[in-house]
Amino acid sequence: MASRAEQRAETRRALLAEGRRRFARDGFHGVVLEEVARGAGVTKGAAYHHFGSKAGLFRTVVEEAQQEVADRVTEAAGHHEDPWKQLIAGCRAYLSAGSDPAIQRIMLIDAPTVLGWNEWREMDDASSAHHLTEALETLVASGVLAPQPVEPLARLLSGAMNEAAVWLAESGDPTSLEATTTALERLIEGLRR
Amino acid sequence: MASRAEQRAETRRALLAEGRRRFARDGFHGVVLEEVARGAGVTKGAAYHHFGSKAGLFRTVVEEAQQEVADRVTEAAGHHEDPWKQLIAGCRAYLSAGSDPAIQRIMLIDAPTVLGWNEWREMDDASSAHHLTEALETLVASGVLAPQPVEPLARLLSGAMNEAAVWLAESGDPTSLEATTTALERLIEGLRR
DNA sequence: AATTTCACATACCGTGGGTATGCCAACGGA
DNA sequence: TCCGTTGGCATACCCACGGTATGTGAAATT
Repeated sequence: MASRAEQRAETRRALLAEGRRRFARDGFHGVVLEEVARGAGVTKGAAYHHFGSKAGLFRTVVEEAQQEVADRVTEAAGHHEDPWKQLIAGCRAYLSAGSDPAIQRIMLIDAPTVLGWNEWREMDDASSAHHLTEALETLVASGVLAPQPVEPLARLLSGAMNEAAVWLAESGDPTSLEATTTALERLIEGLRR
Repeated sequence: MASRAEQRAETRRALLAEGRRRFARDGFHGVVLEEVARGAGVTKGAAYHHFGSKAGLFRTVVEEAQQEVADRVTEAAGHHEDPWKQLIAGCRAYLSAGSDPAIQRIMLIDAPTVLGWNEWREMDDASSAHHLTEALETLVASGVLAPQPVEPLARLLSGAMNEAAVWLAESGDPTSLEATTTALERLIEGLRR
């Protein structure tokens, strides 16, 4: 038989995977925890043992998803040296990642209500929004952007991209991604001096 | 005794008022429909008779709130003749209205999850977002803004303002409203040619 | 080999949204 | 003014589902 640690890890993995699939498909309140457990080959007891509550499982799924998005953004930005190009590439990657229906249903629609807006914001800050602020600060420091408070601007841009991501996923039109990216770049471009 | 139509209208009014108070304070899922009814001086039966479901009551509350916000935006824009000033004034009014905690909890946090993002978007379009698109089209037509697809831009700005509104209400800092408005104006200003 | 630990399974409870039905006062025609 | 009808609710009930308390057996520890 497998060791206990292995078994535990495997159960946790299975619960997270099945939870993610269902949360993405049916939304938090459309998901029945017992069915998630059955899909993972265990019972509710296992889920409560690992995550404490339905919201606890959901929180972990959100953390995973946010981490993936942050990775994609960082990776895209890493392909460039110029901070300006890094910003644009990062925004592109964020929009592209967010237009995955699974990602956006979980991260952008349900998460704020289920976890509370404050906790959601902290998690968002800790992953991708933080990078955005940093990028903007670099650009202000190097004089590419006019001196200005960065925080409000970062929140505006973050909100713009979040909403755009949901809109893209919902519209389904693949050409919209280009149009939205272009509009976003135009917006940021306007800040240059 | 009051006529049936009057009584009906009064019950409906009371349910909506109490529902709005509670939805704003406790969030959709924190609200118990029976308590809403009790607060309105009736029972659950009345609520189901009028609105069909808890979500139905919530939907009507959202419609009311959106209408109020739209009115405030239209009123603010009406004080100006210049389309550009109208846009700025409208955005200001929207941010200001959205920073009311009751408005934003209902309209911006719970509504997308409870009603579904698509329905929420349609309602938003029908009220305030529609005005934004119109204003932008006017500005493009008159040459103040560079020719460009207006729809993606409107969604970006709409999302930016929605997130900013929640952020403002949550932060509680009154000077943030100024900072955010300034940042937003700078963003739009950058689109001028 | 005995004991402890712990990762789950099982059985159960309470809350709350939704529904089916009953009641009684307002309406509307004769 | 009587009487049937309508409809705006109240009452009683159902049951899905999140959460909890407790049991169990195999792995880990001694």
